[in-house]
Amino acid sequence: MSDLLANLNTEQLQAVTLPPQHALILAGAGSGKTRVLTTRIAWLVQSGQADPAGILAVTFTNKAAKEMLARLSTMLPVSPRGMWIGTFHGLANRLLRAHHRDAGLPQLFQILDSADQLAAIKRLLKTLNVDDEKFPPRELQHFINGQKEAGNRPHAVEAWDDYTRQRVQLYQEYEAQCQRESVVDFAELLLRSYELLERNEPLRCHYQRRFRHILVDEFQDTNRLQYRWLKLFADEGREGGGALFCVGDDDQSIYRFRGAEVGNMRDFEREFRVANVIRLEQNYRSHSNILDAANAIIRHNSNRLGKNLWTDQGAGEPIRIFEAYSDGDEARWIVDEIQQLVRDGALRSEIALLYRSNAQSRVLEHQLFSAGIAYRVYGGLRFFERQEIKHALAYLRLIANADDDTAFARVVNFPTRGIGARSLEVLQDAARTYNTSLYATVPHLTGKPGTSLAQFVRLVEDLRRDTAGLPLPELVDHVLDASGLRAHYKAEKEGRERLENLDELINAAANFLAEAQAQRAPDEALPTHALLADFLAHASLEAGEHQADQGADAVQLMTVHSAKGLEFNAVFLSGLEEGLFPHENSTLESDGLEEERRLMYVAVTRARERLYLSFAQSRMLHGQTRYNLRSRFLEEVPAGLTKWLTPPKPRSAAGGEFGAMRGGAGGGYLKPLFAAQTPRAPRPSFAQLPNGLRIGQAVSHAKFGQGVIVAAEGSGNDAKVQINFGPAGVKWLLLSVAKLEAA
DNA sequence: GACCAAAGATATTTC
DNA sequence: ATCTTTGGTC
Repeated sequence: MSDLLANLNTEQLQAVTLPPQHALILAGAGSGKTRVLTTRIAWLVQSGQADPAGILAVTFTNKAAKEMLARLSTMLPVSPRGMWIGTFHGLANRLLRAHHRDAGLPQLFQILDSADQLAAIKRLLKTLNVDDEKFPPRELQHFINGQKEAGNRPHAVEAWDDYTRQRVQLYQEYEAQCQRESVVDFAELLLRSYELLERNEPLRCHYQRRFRHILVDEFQDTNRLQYRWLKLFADEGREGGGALFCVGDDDQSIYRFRGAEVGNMRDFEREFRVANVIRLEQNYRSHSNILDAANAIIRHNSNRLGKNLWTDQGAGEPIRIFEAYSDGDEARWIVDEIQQLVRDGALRSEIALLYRSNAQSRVLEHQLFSAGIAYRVYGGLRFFERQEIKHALAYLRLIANADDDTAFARVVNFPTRGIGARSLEVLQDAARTYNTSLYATVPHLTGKPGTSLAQFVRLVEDLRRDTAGLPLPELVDHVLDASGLRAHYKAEKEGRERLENLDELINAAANFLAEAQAQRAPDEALPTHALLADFLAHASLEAGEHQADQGADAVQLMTVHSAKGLEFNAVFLSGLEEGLFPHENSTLESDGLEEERRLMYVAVTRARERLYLSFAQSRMLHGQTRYNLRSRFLEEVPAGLTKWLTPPKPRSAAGGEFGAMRGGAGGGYLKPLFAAQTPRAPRPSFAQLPNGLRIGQAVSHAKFGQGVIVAAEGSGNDAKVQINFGPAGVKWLLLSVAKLEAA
């Protein structure tokens, strides 16, 4: 036990050993948040204050849940198995499986991921003959999820206008469709399990008595429904219930777009009259230059709960800043720098390349690939989201639950078996008439479309029969063959990688089976199709955190969002340009800029020793070259903490003089702007610009302020230039009229 | 109904 | 740039 508490600082120790009352731990980046959480659990169990079965711990990512489990098993002599540790969605799923009858669901209900949900909505609109231009599926999806996260069933939505009333109508239809098909989307997992406990008092009391300690990680990212969900288990003064131990950092709240409410922290403090608020302010991760920069940046935000991070690790190295001509130059420079770091003995896996949006990874990947540096990209298209995997899963889903229309529609004609759009339309109409799933409707059909459909139904039934006794991996293997998927991809020219992925799916099934067996008594039988349902839930909830080459020493690429909670010796943060980071869309939302700044704060605090910030004068985005000012966040880093690797210029001067090579050696990757244009698509006939004006040139205008020339046309008196004035907008100006000054 | 080509829409972050 | 939808042809 003394081992457990050794090396904790005063505040950490205080937090870990708090009496079983509600507590809010405001934990800054790198302050040992996860450590406090896990140590608390271990301490509660070890000191006999809590039974493992009395612990409910909630995280946001599967990664975090796994790490917590791993740490606990090294801290505790007993296995942490009796505890409920997982993500909100994972735990909700567990509740619904255990009480599926009370929740009004069949045991083998399926989970729709966002893409499945979108497909289901599109299908719904089609069946109802609703104009999808008037009701864009994505927008409708957002609306439905938003309502669910607010805890609203259709009847509870306040609709003041026709448009909303119609959307509510569609929401209702969507629900009916899901119920008919026995499928549940992400938000539904939470809402359904919330309603289950809220309405079923005996059940609620059971869990309230059981979970004496509810521990929540990343509390600042909870949405309204998740907070209410937690409250169900907690003692709010009247009835019995567990103690809520919430750990969070309001400065790292970066998921507002998905409904996160930082306000939950204040509400929690107030509603539960939390007496124990502890601040963890000592940072053990970063050198003080990095930390000071982060503090300076976040200080520009208002409405913070307030805290001041410090470290005793010394200043460390200055933050390196690099200005590139183009995104390609930026990537080349990053790769050069990485090679230098590796030569100096750095581990590749301790180097992270962070960016604001996934699309930015392409250029970086390209350069890493050419340089032969091992790298690994997180996020983007994940394993279980790949087309071929989704197809395979759809067959598996039909085995587990034939009423899953999303799965049915996905593979009924894939590989093609002569069932086209027309036949499906007939089938959907009939399904609507009989109020049955597509699958169950097939026998009702007569005539020509009936026969090929009936064959498909027979195929699924054969699959179900033939796989009944098989172990999970063999079941998957059989389905890949019998469905014709393997043959289809074998025949396809580009199909090799897809075939490999399908084989990988068998591996994933084998791993899943092994894990499931490890958690059960050796002689306990595992009913194949129940296990299959578990596997499918796993696929939907985890989407595959690329376990393949996890151990490999590879450079880590990811968005800033997915970097939260991680740390690296060296961090490259690229694309620090206005419009990209902060993202242009963020300026439209209230508090959007502050959220971007929190994101910046998260990015900076990932670095332990070395931090690189870079930006490019021009960047290919959405097929167009754009010229942006460097990010305002760069200006918020105190000059004393930084070292410019390229000559620093005033912010307005995003571009240098035409063709200027930057001074100093090693500038080989710095090409003049025009060379950065791809030879394949040369800009036709650039206008002759006087006075050395050029695309990318920074200029200033008496009325519009600072800007950058982004395009030009015409010549002589008609010569016009297009200038991006940032906040003042993008304007075409006649050179003969406008008074422009090179800035 | 299958298949291919061309036009058209759409591009932030994720459980 | 990329994915999706649409249109035309066999």
